[in-house]
Amino acid sequence: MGRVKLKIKKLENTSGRQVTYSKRRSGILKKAKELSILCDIDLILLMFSPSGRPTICVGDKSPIDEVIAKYAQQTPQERAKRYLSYIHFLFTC
Amino acid sequence: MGRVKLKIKKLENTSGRQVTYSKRRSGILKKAKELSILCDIDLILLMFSPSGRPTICVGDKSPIDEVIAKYAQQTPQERAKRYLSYIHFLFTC
DNA sequence: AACTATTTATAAGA
DNA sequence: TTCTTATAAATAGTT
Repeated sequence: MGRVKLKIKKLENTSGRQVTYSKRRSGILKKAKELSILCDIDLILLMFSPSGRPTICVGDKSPIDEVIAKYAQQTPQERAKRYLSYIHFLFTC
Repeated sequence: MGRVKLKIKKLENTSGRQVTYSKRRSGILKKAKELSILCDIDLILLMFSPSGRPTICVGDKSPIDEVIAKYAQQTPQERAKRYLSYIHFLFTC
C-alpha cells in the first residue's frame, strides 16, 4: 500500500527503517489482535525495533506459558537437545 | 477489508472462523516476513488455528533462541525472565 | 504527526 | 472449495 509499490528488501536509510518499522508495527499488532479475537485463537508476536526495543503481543485466549506449553506438547521431538540448550542458556545468560 | 466492514468479535460460525483464519493467517505471515526484511529486525510469530494446528514464523535475521535470549536479557522483571527462559527451553532445537 | 494517492488485504459472492 | 471482485484497510511518499 502506498504511493508506490515497495520492493521487499532491507531499507538502507536508517531513519527510513525506523519510520517504516513504526508504521508497520502498528499494522501488524492490529492484525494479530484482530486475528486472535475473530478466530478465538492463541497467538504470540515478538518483534524488535531496528534499535533493539522489544514489543510482545499475546492473544487474550490463554496466557503465554500455556500457549508455549501447547506448542511444546505438539512438538515432542528433540527434547533432550532442548534440555541441553536450556542448561547452556542458564549458564551463559 | 472486504465487501463490508467486519466487527471485531469472535466469529460464531465454526467454518467461518476456519475460513477467516486461513485468509488472515496468510496475510499476517506475509506482513511479518516483510517487516523483518524491510527493517532488518528479529521477529517471532506463533499462532494456532481454531482447530489447534500451530504455525510459527521466525525472521531471517537471527535464530529463535538468540531472539528469545535477547528479549530475556532486556527485560529484568523476574516474571518475564522466567517465562522467557521457559520459552527458550521449549523452542530451542 | 497528518495527509492522501495507491497498493494491498479480504468479506462476500460466484 | 478455489477464484473473483467490490470494498475496506494499510501504508509510501508527502506536507
